[in-house]
Amino acid sequence: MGGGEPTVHIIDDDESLRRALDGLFRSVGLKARGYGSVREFLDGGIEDTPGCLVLDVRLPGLSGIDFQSQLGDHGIHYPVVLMTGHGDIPMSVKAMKAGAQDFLAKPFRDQEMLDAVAAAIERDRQTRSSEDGKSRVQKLFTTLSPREQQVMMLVTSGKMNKQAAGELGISEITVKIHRGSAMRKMGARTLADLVRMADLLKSTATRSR
Amino acid sequence: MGGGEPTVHIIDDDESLRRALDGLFRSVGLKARGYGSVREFLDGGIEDTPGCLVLDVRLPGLSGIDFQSQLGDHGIHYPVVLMTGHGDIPMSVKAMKAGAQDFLAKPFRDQEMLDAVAAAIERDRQTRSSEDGKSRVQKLFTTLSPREQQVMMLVTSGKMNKQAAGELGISEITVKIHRGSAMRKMGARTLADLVRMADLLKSTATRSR
DNA sequence: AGTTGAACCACACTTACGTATGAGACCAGA
DNA sequence: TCTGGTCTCATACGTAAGTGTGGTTCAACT
Repeated sequence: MGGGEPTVHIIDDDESLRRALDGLFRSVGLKARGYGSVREFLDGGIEDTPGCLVLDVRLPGLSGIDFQSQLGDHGIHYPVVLMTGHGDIPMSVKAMKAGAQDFLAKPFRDQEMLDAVAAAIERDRQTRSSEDGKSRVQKLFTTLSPREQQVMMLVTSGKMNKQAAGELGISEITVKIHRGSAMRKMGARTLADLVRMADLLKSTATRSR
Repeated sequence: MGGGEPTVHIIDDDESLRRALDGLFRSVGLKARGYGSVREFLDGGIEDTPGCLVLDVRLPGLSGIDFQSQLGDHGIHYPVVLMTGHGDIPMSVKAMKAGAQDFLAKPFRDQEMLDAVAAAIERDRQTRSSEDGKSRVQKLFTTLSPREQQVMMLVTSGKMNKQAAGELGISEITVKIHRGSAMRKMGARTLADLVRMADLLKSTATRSR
């Protein structure tokens, strides 16, 4: 899941520019793929491989900036490098506030683009490795039975077994059993591990997506 | 510590602009203070009150952008709103990447500035409340004796008392004593609390500043 | 010289944790 | 119908945690 070499996805309606960028990225050993429009990119089927997006601000159908803000809705979390031929400061500021990795005004030097893309890919790598840990824990959590999940949340919030038992209206011994199997299923060797996993779960549950 | 109403610190060598901004901020009930240069601001003595900075990119002595990147060295963590009369896209992108709250090209509308400053102050408020928790825990941690600190880190990493004892070359009973006083001094009612405090300490210790 | 705080340890006791054994009830899917 | 998972509980045993009492040593400060 999510393996492979990083790929740069270039979306621009100007085919000559696409080819030039494609060549540029390949010249430094990066995989690259070009698309003439957002539609074409989305239809291409998103593989879950590391990489980043390089977008023109002005695109047929949908602007690069609008698309950038909608990425989340499409389940895409690639860092974005924006390019523009006719941009202004407010536009660049808006894009950066929206979380763009970089914003390049044409004409730009090859090296600027390569630096931006390298940083974007590195950021994606970081995001992925931390997301991997979270989703691993989340996946494990779903394998717990409802009771086990409840008990896990109670004990990691500092409740003693007997307190958790009281809250759930069951006996302490039953809590111990659920607690034990929760630990085993989550792969937590100690309570400290379990607390950290629970915090991870809470942090992702609260996050706005 | 850190109380009071938020203050907008305006640094610009153009006094007429300073006065205009000062009036603008006061008109919406914000405290404001003007400075003709970075020097003047720094010499003014930094009070630890909530607020933000409004800087011109071009300043006598030191540019606003350079100053922004040095804020940390001065122990200042205010969000920064940058203004410029002669800016370009690369400059704005650089500023945003450096963590600026906003970047306004002159001329801007009053409302744009007010929105930017309001967002900056809100961000400062958030940062402060989370930093308060951290520094509270850090302060408590320093009240622990060296042994108590060591024991706390060991037990929160999942070690049993006897394992911690082994690592420290002391007896288990002594570990229990240190552990107990660490809990009491840190104000942790349960091990789960202590684990979270320890994680907070680790996260701030690792952070580059 | 006296006090204080830190670190160390032993003995003893209570409480909590963790697991094993055994068992009954329920429900859904093969 | 039988199997398997979930949830429930009791009894029991061994281990770990947490606290209290009492005591020693050492360095630092008064």
